[in-house]
Amino acid sequence: MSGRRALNRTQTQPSNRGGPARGRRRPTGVPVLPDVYQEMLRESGVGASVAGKKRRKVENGGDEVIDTAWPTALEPAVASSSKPVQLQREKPWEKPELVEEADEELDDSDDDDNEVDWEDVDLTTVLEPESGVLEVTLNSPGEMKRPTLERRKITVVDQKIRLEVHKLHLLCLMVHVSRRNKWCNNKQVQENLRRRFKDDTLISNLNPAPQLYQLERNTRFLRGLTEVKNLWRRKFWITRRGLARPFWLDTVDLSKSQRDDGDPPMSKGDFLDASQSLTGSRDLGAQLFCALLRSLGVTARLICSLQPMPFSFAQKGTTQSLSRSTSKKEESVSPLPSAASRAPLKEPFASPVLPQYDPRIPAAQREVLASLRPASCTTVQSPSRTPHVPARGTIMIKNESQYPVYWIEAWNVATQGWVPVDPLVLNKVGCASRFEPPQSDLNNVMSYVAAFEEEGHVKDVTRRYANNYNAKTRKLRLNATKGGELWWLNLLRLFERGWDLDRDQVEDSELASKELGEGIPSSVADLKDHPLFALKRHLRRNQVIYPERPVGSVTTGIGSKAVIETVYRRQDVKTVRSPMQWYRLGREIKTGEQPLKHITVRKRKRHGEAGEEDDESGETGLYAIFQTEEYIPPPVADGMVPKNSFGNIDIYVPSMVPKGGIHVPHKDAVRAAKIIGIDFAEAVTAFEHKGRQASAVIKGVVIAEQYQAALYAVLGAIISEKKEEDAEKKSLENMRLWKRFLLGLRIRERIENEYGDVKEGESLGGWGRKRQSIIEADKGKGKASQLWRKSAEAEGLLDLEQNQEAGGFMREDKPEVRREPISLRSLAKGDGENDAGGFLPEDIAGVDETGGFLPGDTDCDAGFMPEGPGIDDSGVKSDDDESMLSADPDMDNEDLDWF
DNA sequence: CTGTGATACTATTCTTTGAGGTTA
DNA sequence: TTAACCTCTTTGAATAGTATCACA
Repeated sequence: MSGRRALNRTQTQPSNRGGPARGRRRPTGVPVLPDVYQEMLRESGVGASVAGKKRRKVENGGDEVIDTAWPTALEPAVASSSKPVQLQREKPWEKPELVEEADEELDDSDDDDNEVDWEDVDLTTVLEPESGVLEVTLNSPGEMKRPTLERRKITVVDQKIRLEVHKLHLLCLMVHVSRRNKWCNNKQVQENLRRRFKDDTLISNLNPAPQLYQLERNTRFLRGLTEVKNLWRRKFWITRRGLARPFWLDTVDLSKSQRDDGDPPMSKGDFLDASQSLTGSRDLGAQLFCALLRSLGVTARLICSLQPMPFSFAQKGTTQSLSRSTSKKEESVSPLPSAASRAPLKEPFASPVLPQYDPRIPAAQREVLASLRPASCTTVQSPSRTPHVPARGTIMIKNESQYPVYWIEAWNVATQGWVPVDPLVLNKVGCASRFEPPQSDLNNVMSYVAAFEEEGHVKDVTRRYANNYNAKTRKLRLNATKGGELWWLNLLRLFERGWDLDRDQVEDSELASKELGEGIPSSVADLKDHPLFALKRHLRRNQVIYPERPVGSVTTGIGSKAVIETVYRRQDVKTVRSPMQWYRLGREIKTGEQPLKHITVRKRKRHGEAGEEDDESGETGLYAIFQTEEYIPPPVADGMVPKNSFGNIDIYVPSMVPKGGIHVPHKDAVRAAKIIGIDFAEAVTAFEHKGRQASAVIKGVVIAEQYQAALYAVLGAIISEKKEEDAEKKSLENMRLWKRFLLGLRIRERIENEYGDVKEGESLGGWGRKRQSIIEADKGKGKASQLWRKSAEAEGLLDLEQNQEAGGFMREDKPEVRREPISLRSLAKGDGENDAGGFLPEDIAGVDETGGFLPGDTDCDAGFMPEGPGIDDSGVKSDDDESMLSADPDMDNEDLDWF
């Protein structure tokens, strides 16, 4: 473990980053991300943690991440300042890193901040020997070249990465669509469109007079929508691919690939141009159609079925399955007819030879492309039926999904409902249920459908379009992951209106009822984790169905093994616990309750009973929460606190404090209670497990209420006494170090006087540089000094410094002057329990805000005190070493191996 | 094509009140 | 002499979750 960590850290050092021979366990045969890529990513101005994550995503197939959402989403300003995008477009094939590679780096993502700190301190000499560690895990170049299809090992980190990428991609897509939606409101864009589609009948149909009957208004509105849809279909030319579902790639060699066209990054100006030329991807077509409707007075939403990178590892859509199906298709499908022959148009607009897209890409290339690019270059043909005739005036881009990614919803005032309109792909007005692509459509997966209103607000309308939202669609969404739903809702919150319009409420209830009306799924897989229904077979060990109210049945098994299983309601699935588990939650079983379930538990061999059988098992009854009530502990009587068999008291939850008693969760409360001589019981609040051994976590004591004031008084005295002692101790220690330090300086001075100038950094080993800094700091010049002054000022230590300058250096000279600021400070900071006086190395290890005075303080590059390692072989406590290195509180001892 | 069940593998959960030596 | 502190160790087994494959 430590070895691996050591490697990780080394890899993230700039010196090793991106080297040609990085350790990896799986061959890739692809070049590694160049240094400049990493650096530019880091420079891109995002915070450390964000940057860290982003970098990893990029390494791990980041091409997809960025490309799908960003290029189309970025305005020129953004695009030009966003280096990842630029880079990506320059050399998109240069980073096919493996997931595992990225994993290893993810491990130390938490340490990024600290690494910066470490680099401030000059530790390079210490690091150098470590670079040899790299060689240990290197594979031979030959091995790297060989593409493997061996079974992937999926680690937790892999999964986390996918999940994070999924989220990031979602975020990008949302911002992207949001931006396009904003452009749809552009006056010039709308004017361009309106000019070409201005038609009084049309406009009056789309905005039927309110005095008409509802039916009539509805009819006219729908007629108007159909007309404008048809018009648009005739006039808009699809010349490019639009957004499509992206894929993860794992083992495909990308070095031979080349970029396909696709919806390019687009500026507002380009958007404006497109509103003139009426050409572009079908996505662009839908966006402009939205602008058109808005310009004609219709309340229109831009709808996008977001296509984020999937977070699951399911085979469908992975490279393997893709290339397999691709190659299969490749044989049977002869080169497709050119767009021209396919759409023989006699319209005046007909010029369907598309310079941007050559349908006759060689098969080999196509396969690579299929796995390379998310949307724009997948050449897998959708195996679904092809019911949709290419629009007149539009051209079907080969192998694009038969279902739209973008479309429009128009608000029908007459019926108070949103009407979906897709002019270019489905050619439909209404029929929300027809917008969901079949599961076999590899280029289009419906998981999140977001509706962007004119003002920029967003609604999740997936349930309107997904026909099996609970059974299937949910599982593709963050809803299926832990905490994921919350994340998605949080994201949506950024785009919410903040208050509901009437039409929102109507829509909400419509969506809710659609979800409820979904019915019972017919397959076992769909019933798993279904929010409304449950099967007994999927129950966990600590779950029961109670009461058992069958709501349906499903046939499972095949052929003769078919069995009918009963379907229950999810709300009847209850979590059950043993009496002991309930007790730990502060509840006990009501009298007379019978367990809902029995499970067998293996009884452990207890300590000291060696030789006895340890596989003896017993049955435990489990109870649901409604069978329990709050545990009421026996009250404190006559100042005596009730105790358990261990002589302490269980306080797992606050309600377990007995009546008449009070919990004082302070470490020194025991001592205080003993001093007063009152009865008390130590409070057990949890357990911690070391190996097989569980030991109680004791937090303070429980005493009788009437002694509270007395106890606190004594406690206060103890605390302040302790603080003083601490301060004294720390002060002494500090003095000792100062003395030592000064002694060193004097020796140095003497040597110089007697033997002439000593060259910096030579005869004094590590001392030279530090000493120089110190001298500079002392003089009040130099960067280090400024740094130090700054931190000293922040810590209120300048008084101390002045005292020193006044000559009171040694403790025996002016002990009282030194002591006061230290004590004050440590007292002010202390919180009672683990107060950090902030002067000694051990404090630095644990507390961030400690003052900058001693070795190991990363704020003070000047190295104000003698450095521990290498210099100090006697005086400084030996664990100084460790304290310094452990400036990061999260860093465990394993990290020390790194040094 | 899709769903199912078997299999292989990994991750997570469950457990839930020391002993022995050293130091101050 | 005693109390406080430190170190030692590490244990599976059951369960849950995921991917993959063959097959109906």
